[in-house]
Amino acid sequence: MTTLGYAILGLLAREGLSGYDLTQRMKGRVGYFWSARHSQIYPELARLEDGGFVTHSVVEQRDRPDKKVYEITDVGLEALKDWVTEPPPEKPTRDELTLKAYSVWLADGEEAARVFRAEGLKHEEQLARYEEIRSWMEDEWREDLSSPGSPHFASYATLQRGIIHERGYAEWCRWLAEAVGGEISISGRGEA
Amino acid sequence: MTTLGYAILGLLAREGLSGYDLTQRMKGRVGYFWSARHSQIYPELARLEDGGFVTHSVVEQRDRPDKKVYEITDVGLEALKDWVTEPPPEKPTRDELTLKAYSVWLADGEEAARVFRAEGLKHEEQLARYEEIRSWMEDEWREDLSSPGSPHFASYATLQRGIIHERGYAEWCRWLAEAVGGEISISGRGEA
DNA sequence: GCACTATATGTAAGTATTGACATATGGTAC
DNA sequence: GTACCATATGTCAATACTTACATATAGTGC
Repeated sequence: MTTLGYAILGLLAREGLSGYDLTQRMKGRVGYFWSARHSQIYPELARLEDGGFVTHSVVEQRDRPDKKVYEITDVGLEALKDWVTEPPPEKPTRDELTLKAYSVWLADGEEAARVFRAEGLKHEEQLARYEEIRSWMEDEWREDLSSPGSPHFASYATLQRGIIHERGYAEWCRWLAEAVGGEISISGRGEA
Repeated sequence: MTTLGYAILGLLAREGLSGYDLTQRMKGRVGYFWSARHSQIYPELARLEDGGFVTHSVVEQRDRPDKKVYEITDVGLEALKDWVTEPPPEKPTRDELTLKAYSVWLADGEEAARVFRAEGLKHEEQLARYEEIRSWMEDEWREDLSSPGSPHFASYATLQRGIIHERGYAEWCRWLAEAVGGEISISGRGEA
């Protein structure tokens, strides 16, 4: 079973979904840290069904093309549950921006500062979006958030990871931009 | 040019290295966030040489097999410099542990807590190693660390990213382990 | 009617990465 | 001497993922 397979099972364990639905949820990697295109999802669904982890039924629709709604099976649920508590294999972190930082000594300071400031801003914006969702969850799901057996708790946990990630990334970008470029370019301030 | 190509150029911009040397540096992803096996590095070096970004000379050795030492060319240096200040393409973050967290509601709390505590510990250990290196850098490279034009500064910057990453990751693991399992299992303490 | 969009499902070719296979030199331990 | 390890350089098959190609339904705007 591939990691993508477990990602799909993780979504189907909560609700029945079509390949198209799964694709939408995997796009923005909202709430959880995996993503895939539809060209990877459809073949994977076929493999999952082959292995008996999911089943599908065709749902006819009036104003849209028919769809296949996939549901997780008991076998799938069991496999997913077991996978959760298996220690994950070490996979190398690859981060292109950090790799750029490794060669930043070659670049013009101002130009580099612009890049890292811009990236930092993106992460701050993502952080703000995540924090808004967190507030919403804390209002709407209050009781669930102290119940580790609830899917809402698990969604909150992955969001929490996202928040910590974005906060740290933004912090580093700001620090580095400051170190290589100094001066934030606001017209009317700074030298030259 | 691939990202791996720039990773290699980033190392060669600092010193001439053999394919074997590059492999060693790419293994532990020490100090910077990329990794590759020798089976990917050797063909990439050939492509880089084809494109005129690097050259190699054979160095004969007494007690070891001969080696090819690669050096970056002016063309390579220019390409690397330009790449540093190009905004990086958005690549989706894929994190298997966070994906597991998304389905943690299905698992036994104690079992899950063990997994996340163990992962948290790994990140704390990595953090400790990074912090030791940082201390060493701050002692040895004092002046360089305020010069963005120095390669030492760039190494320090990537290490700084590593520290922030590990700190945040460890924090999240501890939080989640606590939330799903409570109780740290020290014999003589806790219920059951 | 025509262009465009969202929904819906697929396939195929190419790139990136991993894991296994393959070979050679020269040192150390037994 | 032979087994094993570090050094050193490669290839190849398989997997994971992306990008592009391909098709169909039905609604909206012009």
